[in-house]
Amino acid sequence: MQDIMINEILASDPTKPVLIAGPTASGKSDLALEIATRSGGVIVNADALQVYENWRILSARPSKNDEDKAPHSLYGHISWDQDYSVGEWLRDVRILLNGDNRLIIVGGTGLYFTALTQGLADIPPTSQEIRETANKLLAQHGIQHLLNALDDETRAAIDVQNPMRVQRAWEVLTQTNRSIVDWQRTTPAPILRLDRALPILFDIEKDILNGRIETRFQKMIELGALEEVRENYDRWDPTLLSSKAIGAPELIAYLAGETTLDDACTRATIATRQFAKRQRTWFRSKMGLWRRYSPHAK
RNA sequence: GGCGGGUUGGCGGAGAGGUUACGCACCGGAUUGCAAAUCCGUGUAGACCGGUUCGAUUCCGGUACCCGCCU
Repeated sequence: MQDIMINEILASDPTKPVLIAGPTASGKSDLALEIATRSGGVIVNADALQVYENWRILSARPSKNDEDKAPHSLYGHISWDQDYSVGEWLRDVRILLNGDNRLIIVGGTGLYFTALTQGLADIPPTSQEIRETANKLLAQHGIQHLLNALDDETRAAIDVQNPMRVQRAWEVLTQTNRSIVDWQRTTPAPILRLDRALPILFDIEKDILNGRIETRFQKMIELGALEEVRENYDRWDPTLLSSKAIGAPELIAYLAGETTLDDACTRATIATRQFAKRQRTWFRSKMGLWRRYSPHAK
């Protein structure tokens, strides 16, 4: 099964980028590496946290050894205190797409793949000032306050109970004077149409995946996750995107003496499992046309 | 052996004679720019047996188990 799939990919039209999506701990990076080493191409990261330079172990980024075997892109290229988002990722990928190498895009961030193959509204990035104002307004006056500033159409279109969604709508309107739904209505064509790519979705039985997740965090600890987190201890800022890496807040809490290592591991494992569930939900609902790949099936 | 307290959904943990406590986990879902984020939804649980009552998880009695104190 596995070999058939790989052979098919190796024999496929080399102008088509290979897309590999899948939940954490599914082994998708291994597949990407195998394809890259056997047929060439550059492996491109499609994971929101593997872009961070400071979390090689925690974000399960390819090892230096792996990186020597094939060219890798968009891994660890963002520093710990920088913002990053789908928009920037898309800009990064567009540049690579225009290059000569075949792209093997791998990752677990469903939003990235959806934006890549279905398009993303061309909204200018939110300025730092507006972001901070929004944060402040939300914290001080609550979600309703931001909601009141929106137009009816937007209010009807977004999840008004979700502060993130409401804040985003508010930020877009405030910054561009145009509602987010209006922007979305004029979403440009995707950078890469699905039929111009080879989209593969790792489809792993829940119990099997949970079994792998169960041992995953312990392995990270053995690889030195604790040291990695310790290096970030003094500059720790929980509001940064990079601080959202699963395991980071948990291990920071342990280093701060707020909990035991055992408890930190348990909570990180739970968070990983929950994350995988959300990924599955995304894949199920938005990636129906992707070719399923079940390497662990018996 | 005696006296007292306790026994609530997977776990933690409340109140009330007749509405869903709640939190966590689990499961399902949403999600076009912080997405490893954020949010939404789902639980006939009340140790067991009997009684009182129109109605008991809530009152009464007994049984079992647990925890104290006493002999």
